[in-house]
Amino acid sequence: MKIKDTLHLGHTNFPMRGSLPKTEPTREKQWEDDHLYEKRLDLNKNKAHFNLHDGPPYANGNIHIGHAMNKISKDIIVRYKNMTGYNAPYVPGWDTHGLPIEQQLTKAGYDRKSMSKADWRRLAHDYALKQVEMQKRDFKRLGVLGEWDNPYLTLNPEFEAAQVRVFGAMAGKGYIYRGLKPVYWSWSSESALAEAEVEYHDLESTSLFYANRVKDGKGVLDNDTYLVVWTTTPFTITASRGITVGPNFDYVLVKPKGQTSKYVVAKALLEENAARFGWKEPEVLATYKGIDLDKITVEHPWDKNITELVMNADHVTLDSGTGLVHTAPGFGEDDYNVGMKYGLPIDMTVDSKGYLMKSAGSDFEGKFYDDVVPLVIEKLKKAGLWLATEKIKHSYPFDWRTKKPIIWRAVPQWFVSIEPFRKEILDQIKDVKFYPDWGEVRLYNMIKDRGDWVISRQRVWGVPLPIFYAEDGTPIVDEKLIDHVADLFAKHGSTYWFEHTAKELLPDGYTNEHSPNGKFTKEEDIMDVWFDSGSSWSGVMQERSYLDYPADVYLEGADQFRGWFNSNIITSVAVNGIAPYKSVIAQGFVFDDKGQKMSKSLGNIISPNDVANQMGTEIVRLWVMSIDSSQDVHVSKDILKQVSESYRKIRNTMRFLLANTEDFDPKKNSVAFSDREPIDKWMTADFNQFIKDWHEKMGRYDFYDLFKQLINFVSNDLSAFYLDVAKDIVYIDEADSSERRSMQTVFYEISVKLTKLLTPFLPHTAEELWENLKEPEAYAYLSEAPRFEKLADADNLLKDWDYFFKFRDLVNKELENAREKTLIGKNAEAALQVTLTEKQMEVFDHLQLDIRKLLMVSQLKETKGQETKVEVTHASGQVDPRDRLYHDDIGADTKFPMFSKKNAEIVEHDFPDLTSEQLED
RNA sequence: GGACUAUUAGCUCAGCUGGUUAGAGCGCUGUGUUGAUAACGCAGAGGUCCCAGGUCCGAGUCCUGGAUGGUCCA
Repeated sequence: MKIKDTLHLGHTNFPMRGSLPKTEPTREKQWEDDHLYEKRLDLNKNKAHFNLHDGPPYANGNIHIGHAMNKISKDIIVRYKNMTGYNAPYVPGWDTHGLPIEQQLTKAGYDRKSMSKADWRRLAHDYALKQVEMQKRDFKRLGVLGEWDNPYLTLNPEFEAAQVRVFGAMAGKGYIYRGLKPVYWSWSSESALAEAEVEYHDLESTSLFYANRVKDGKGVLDNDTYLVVWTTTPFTITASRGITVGPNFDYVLVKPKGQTSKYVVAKALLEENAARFGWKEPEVLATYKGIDLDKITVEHPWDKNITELVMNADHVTLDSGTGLVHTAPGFGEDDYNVGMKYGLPIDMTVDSKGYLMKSAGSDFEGKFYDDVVPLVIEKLKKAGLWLATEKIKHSYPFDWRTKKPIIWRAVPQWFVSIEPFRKEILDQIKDVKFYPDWGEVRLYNMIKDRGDWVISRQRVWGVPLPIFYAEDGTPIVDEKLIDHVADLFAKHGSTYWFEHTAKELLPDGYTNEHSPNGKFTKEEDIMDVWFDSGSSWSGVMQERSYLDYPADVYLEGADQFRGWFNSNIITSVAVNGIAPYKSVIAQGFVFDDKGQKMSKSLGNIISPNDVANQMGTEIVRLWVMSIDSSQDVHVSKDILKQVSESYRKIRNTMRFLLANTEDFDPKKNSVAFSDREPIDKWMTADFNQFIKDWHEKMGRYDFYDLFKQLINFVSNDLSAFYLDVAKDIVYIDEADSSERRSMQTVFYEISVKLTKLLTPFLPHTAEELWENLKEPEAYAYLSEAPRFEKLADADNLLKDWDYFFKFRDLVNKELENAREKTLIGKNAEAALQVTLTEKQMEVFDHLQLDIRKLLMVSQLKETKGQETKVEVTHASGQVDPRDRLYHDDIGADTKFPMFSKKNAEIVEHDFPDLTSEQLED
């Protein structure tokens, strides 16, 4: 038998390295097979509810690190709540309608025009479900627990029905109205396009400069004055209803030599325009600011019945043209915005195929928009208003599929008017708790400033707008009818709308005064997907009996102030007058370590599932814990490497605790707090404080603060001090000595409690630890988180110990000096002569500290003095091969002459039959 | 251009109501151990606190302006 074997070195099956990529999936499967999620909730049946409502990711594409951060953060919170006295279900969701899915179908070679809307929707439906399955698999691989078998999908009939009812309720309150708004319009495919379906190419266009005769100069300009404008889209002059100027720009009133007319152009552009128009020596008669010209009116170039209004807006530039822009609110976004502000009508003069309509005037009716340039010029010349024609080459939007140019064109759209309940929303925002707190200001300002919500989309894959039209074209927006449609959707899904006629969708025997012949049509547009997810408080939280409305918390990226946080509170306040959430957590975005966006071309993409398969999901999770996610965060291979170092530190420290409680039976060997050794009392109190801080920080969702606390605790309190000192007791002492059991009690307590605290963050590792503990629950996750305990005099205890730690720093420095002088190697070779102040003496005595042991030196003498001093010499005597300390009494025991007296006694006690001859080095 | 936000050691982060030589962990360097060993201990070197003004006896911390980055709008 070796001397080493007389020690209690401890063993554990918990390996130093986790082989995480291999073991994690097995564990996840086990959780699923064992219904761990359900079991936990079952334990919490009668507890207070805590609802984190999942914001639905879009069901398209692989998950990225941002998704991982989001889902892991949620899982941490949900798991934590479930372990601290709450019933916290987690229902994951997906956003499954919308344009990107339609685009994917197109990319895959399907042609929307060659099939019915219903068939197209079936393809989209199947595609979405496949994406959901893929993403679900990847989310589960992150260790996230939830109701994966029964997630919420915005395409589910019950969700669609709830959404339609939300719409109905808003309609019932009169918040839904129809208006015109310009969109990208492709005449070649006869449809509206989204930004993503537009590509830009160079195009040569004809630009025109012409004059507008002043009608009412408001005392600033007289009737013989002309405002000079330019346009690159001559056909839109048919719908011109105003002229926009820049409020702070200087405009000059000029009279060219030999002319009686006066013209207004931007001062900065006078020279180039004078040259362009052939004006000779233009005389400047006056200068105005744009704002001075506000609300002056001019005549339409050829339609005397139309008066145009001069308006001010910031989109006007002095790059080119005249500084005055002809404005047709139906033909451009800027035009629309300024037109709305000034209350202009939105007149449309072009049909869906790009041909001018009767509203453009009889001369134009039936002509293709791009063919009317000569006619426009002719009319301008006839009116004496034409000034110049130029060809310009510019970047112009094209239909990505037909490769034909597109135009802006106002089409009928459905809107939610915000104004009637804006104040109510703002009041509700004040009652929501935001993390971080500036979220409140941000959401508040957004709601305060936002315009009405355009909810129609000229698309196919979405929830239909449940609106009918009577024979005379009157839209029928009726809550009762909408509820009827909702019932149909609940039963058949919303594709039903496209498979049936208006008549079939209406209740039997429905009549309307606007349809004397009983004929009806239905709206073909669908709802904005933000209305889908924006109704989730109803479609999920209200729909499912075990969830609550309003939810306790929403957690998403800060972009959702414009998105989901926004749409949810609008619909919720509109219908019920309350915010759908009590608190909101906003997170930043993920960039690489240089602050750059992740992109394929930069090669800096960190895919969560790659990391999971190479390093382990635990590393991703610990990364999430380590970052301040309330701001933008960074991730890279190097950062993850650093995180995995931290992981190893945590893992190894826990492993040490497990190994050294191998022979400890918590039921039989536990030592009560009051009976513990001084150092163990300190450790107990210190860890108890750790638990208190932990819960406080969790309450603020400060994960990164917890991470620091954890690493500091593990590195400093445990590894560098307590466990280091502990070795001389746990290894050396008699197996059942009270000192050793006292320490093991603390070891075991920390292993159990720290494992529990880690479970929300590192669930795989926690469960692996749990298998090596002696606790009754089958899973760490089925246990309850530890609580702060009242310990007698703990605060003073911790304060007093600070005297020792300061003293220890000093000793460590002196020992290091001695080491450098090769006076000693390890601490055990040292003997210390220390001078302590009276205060130190008093505190150390009071705490009953064995300073020699705590400093791990062989010998120590202390004297009292004015100031603290430490002197290091080499220890005297010989080394005891068992505890490796120097002793002056080696050989004192005749039975084991190689040992000191103390070690000989221990061996005799623990191994009564052993003789010295049986021992070897 | 607007709303909100960030910028402290190589990395991840602390620095409360302004007050002595700006901190932690990791990493790095050196070193000790070899009974936590692809582990553990000890020590050390790293910072013009984004820049420029200002207030103050005194500013990383307050004010003003600017630079750079981010999200969402326009």
